[in-house]
Amino acid sequence: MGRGPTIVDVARRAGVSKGAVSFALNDRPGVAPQTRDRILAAARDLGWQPSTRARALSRSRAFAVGLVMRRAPELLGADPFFPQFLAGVESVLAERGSALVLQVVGDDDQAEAASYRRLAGQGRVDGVFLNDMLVDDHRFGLLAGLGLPAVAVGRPAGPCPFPVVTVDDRQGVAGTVAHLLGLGHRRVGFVGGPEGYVHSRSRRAAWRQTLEAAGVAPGPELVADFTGPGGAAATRALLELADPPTAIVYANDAMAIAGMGVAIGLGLEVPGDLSVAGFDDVPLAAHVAPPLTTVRQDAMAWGRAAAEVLLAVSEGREGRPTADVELPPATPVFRASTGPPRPE
Amino acid sequence: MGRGPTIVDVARRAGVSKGAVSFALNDRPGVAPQTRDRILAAARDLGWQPSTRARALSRSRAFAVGLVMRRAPELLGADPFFPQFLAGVESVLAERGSALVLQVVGDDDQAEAASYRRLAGQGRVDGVFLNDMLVDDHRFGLLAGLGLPAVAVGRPAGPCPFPVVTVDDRQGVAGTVAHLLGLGHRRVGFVGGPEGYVHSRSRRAAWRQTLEAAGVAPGPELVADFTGPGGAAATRALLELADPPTAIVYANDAMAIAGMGVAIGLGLEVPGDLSVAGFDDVPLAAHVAPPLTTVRQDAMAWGRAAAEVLLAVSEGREGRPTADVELPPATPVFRASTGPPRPE
DNA sequence: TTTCCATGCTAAACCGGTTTATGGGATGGG
DNA sequence: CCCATCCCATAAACCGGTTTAGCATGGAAA
Repeated sequence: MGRGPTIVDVARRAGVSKGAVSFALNDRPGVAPQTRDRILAAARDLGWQPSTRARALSRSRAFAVGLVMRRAPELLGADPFFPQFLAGVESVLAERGSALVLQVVGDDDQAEAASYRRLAGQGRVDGVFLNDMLVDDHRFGLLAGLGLPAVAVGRPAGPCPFPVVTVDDRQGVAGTVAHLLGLGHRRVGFVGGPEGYVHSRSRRAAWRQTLEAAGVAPGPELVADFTGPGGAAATRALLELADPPTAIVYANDAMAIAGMGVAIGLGLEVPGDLSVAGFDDVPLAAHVAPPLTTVRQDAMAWGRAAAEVLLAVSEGREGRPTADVELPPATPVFRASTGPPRPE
Repeated sequence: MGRGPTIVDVARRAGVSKGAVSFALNDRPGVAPQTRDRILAAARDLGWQPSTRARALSRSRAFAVGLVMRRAPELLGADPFFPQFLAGVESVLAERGSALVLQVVGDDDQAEAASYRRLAGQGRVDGVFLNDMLVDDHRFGLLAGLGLPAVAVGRPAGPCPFPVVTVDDRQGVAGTVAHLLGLGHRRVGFVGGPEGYVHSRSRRAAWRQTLEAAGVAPGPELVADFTGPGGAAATRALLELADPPTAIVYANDAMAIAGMGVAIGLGLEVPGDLSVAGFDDVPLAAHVAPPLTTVRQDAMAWGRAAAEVLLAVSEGREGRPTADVELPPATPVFRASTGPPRPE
């Protein structure tokens, strides 16, 4: 089984006790420089790496953090945020010696709660990321009860017992809407995400407020589910209205691209007959026809920041609360899917 | 720190030794049914879950498996395979009490090797998934040397020391090409992935062989990089040829959708002037305009099967080799992006 | 009755690190 | 010259499970 060398082998080779090896490795005072070098050399020679299993037990730390993805599997594939966020997280964890434990659960309260309970109860992780913030987030209470440190990825709707790492998505949407207004649009519709999500709310609010601030009545709006089929259905419904919008802002790119597909399928021209804007800047957004106007956020940077904060809070002294982090806001990216409306 | 109850608390409450608790929990013989019930009741009352940290140390097992994603971060986001595969993996791991440790490294040999060395050396995982099989895969030797069990996700090019879980992607591509031939195409081009990948090769071989078997000369082909920009550039190049293809088969959907965008941007009609086919059936494929003909593979099933095999090989007796698994082949999905060529 | 064995449980060793209590040798001050 | 201090290093306890060796007990076989 564990065929690798252990700390005892290193100690023997360096002619010291295993305690000394431990001290040298974690460079604590109380080891003569010369001895320390000898120990490190022995460790290098043997190719020894301390067993995370043993360290985890004796230090009462997991040296790992968790991410529970609650998402229907088919939705997972469409979301570009997730993998990029992970990449950012990993870049920080790797250099700090922590690992990422990933759980994927379906869209199910029970399964999600059980997942957190396992992670905490079995001591698998030192903390967790809370993504996809909900308007009334039941996870806060659960995690607080479990005593599991966490970081909120995104602005919580209410008071939150954990540090928060946010990116303002409203400015991006506002910029897009302002752009459409500047092009001359006066009927700007909106296709949002499910009401339960905080980011669904904030993107919709940004759309509405920008229009109202400009003295333009908000166009028709619908709630969809962030998926292609959902966006397509919503688009069809909006275009069938007696007074259809000349532009539609979507809460994500998947719905926007599908919506564009519907419009084109109906023989409309984009952006001639309908301007379309998304959110996320998925890798394909720049390459569909026409290229999609959208909003870009730096998911990797978000992941890095969240990981920093989570490590701090899970290692840190209980007393000193970790400060929240506000990252640069998401910015609009204007492409050919938005243009002036056809003069009536 | 570890504020939860321990096995000693359970033992005390049930009035037995901690050995007895361990026996009862892992239902081993040698515990009277009545005693067993008493122990389990005590555990339930206290809400005790055995510490994975302690179990990992004493059993010399990590109760976790690893997945090292070697991928440029921006490419990660575009790949629908990855999250769906993860969902499948997780569904199996969760019920077997294992966790998934995810590492993300850039496209860098050194970083990748270091990642595997850490996972193995620190005893973080009991085995790893090997995805994106390479034509000459240096990971085989590395992992064999580390003594780390593994499962190959996809058909290796040469002899492989690990069990293999495959999905035949050639039939899907062959079906697509046959479909194009049936529609009357005689100049069918191909945009492939980097040569190093086995699946790049096999998809290209399927394209070529299907054409040759039908007595049609393979159309022009190019190597791209699986990204949207790469696919767009290759498409532009193919369309600028003196005798451009009437149909292009792409090795994935990202390149196909971007290629379609280029064609439409040039004023061509799809499929009138150019038929386009992809591979993967990303969630958006059905919703772009026109909907994309592609090849679907069941990534979740693949993940499930790979996880089953990996757990078997990492738990299993050394002697008995685990059998390879061949999943149902990928199947073509015909949509509106392919149609008869314009008569000359 | 004695022998034998199966059953049910306990005590203790063990996994491989970390950490605390302790000991020994050199140093320095009085 | 002796004792108080450091400085280094060691032995042993500890983290929380698993596993082995061994000890009662009771019933069946001889």
